[in-house]
Amino acid sequence: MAARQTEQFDKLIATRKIVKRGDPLFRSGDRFKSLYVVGTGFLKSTVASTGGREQITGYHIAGELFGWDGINSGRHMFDAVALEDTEVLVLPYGRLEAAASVMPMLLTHIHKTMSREIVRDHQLMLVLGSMRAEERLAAFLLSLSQRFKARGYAHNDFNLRLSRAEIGSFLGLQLETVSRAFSRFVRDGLIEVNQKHVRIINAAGLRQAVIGVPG
Amino acid sequence: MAARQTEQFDKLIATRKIVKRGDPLFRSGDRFKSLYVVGTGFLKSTVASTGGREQITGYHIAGELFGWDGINSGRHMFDAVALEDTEVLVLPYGRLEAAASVMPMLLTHIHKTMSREIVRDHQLMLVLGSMRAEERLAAFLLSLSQRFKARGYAHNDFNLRLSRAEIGSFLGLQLETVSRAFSRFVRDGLIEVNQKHVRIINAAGLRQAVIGVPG
DNA sequence: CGACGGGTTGATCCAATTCAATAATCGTGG
DNA sequence: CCACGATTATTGAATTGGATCAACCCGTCG
Repeated sequence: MAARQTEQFDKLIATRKIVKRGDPLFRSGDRFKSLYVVGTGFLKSTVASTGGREQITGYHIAGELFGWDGINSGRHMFDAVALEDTEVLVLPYGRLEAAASVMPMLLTHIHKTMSREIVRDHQLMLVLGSMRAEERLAAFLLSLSQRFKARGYAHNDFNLRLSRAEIGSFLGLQLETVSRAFSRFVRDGLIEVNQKHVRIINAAGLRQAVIGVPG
Repeated sequence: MAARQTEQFDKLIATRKIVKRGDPLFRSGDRFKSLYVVGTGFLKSTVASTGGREQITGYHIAGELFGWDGINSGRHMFDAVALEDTEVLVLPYGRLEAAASVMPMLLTHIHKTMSREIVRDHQLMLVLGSMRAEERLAAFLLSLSQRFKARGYAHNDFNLRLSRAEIGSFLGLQLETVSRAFSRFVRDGLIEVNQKHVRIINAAGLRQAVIGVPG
């Protein structure tokens, strides 16, 4: 399935683009022209607010399609920043829309992808709005694991590519709180941690640490 | 503009549906068949989690299009509940997709609406992830006001149709905290409150209470 | 009229933030 | 390749914002 879709997308790719670790792919306010598929690497999306606050609102791993935020106003509303050297495939939006008109399957696929993003966002709201610190971290680890799995990567032994501060920003916590939650999970034998490398030892235990994650 | 679009949508409407205050339009797990436009009334979307937690993830006022959450999996992922007696226009999704293929403007419109939803969701994440209680409430009031304005309703004198508990659920706060924040704003002369009726007196002051809302 | 749901306000408590000190790791240039 | 400065992570102690527990008010509806 993934292969078929990739094949279809291939025809729509204008260019590939390399983004170096730490560099932005696009910034809030940039003119919106394209959607992107992550080829290799890892990116984060952030919303900034006047007042210096910043919230990480999502991350994008290899194979994922993103960049919807600019369609409405014609300008991007978030920043997308590479967390490691990353290659993205550029899909010019105009070309995509034109193609979608004659390829119903492609249209459906795009809608499904946007729909999935919306569902994921709402699940994150549940995390942000109603969970305590350890529950949030457990939910985050499980969801990350899921997404790696869905894309065919190792799912209980992986590299967070986010710093503690970034995880904190994503989960609405301070970095110290994130660090303490990690320590607790290690102490309880749920995970092993070595800096950014995490191995999930007891997934059931993690799940239990999140009374309330849907699915 | 709104008129033109409404006209286009009219052809796609299968039925109208009345939902009584407190009743669900759809529930998580229901088979996804249609998108909806709010005719008159007001609805909320909620995500529930095993463990009895519930988070309000959005609300929908007259004129707004919603229901994307089911496209991906074919089943709705949230509950949509009427907060007052509500009439919704039912747009069967299959028909919509077919029509969109031959009407590029309609397709663009749909994408823009989904895009706007995603942007709004991310802004709510910023609220949930980084603001303190009073900032959250101020941001909520301003955003509600904006949306009423965008739809042509009075925007500094309106009825919240949400209870304090529901506002709390939306903002990740307890109802007591919401109530206290309201009292504070009244004391500071920013708003007048009479139960669910709110009049914004000092919008600039409210905006200042949210150092950090984008826009 | 009494009961009940929704709202306000006060007192106490606790989880997470903040402040602070230390340790581990990374990256860079010599 | 190593050394050194700069990030990044861990852990502890003190503080605080919001949750929780509780009392009370008000309007509405049977």
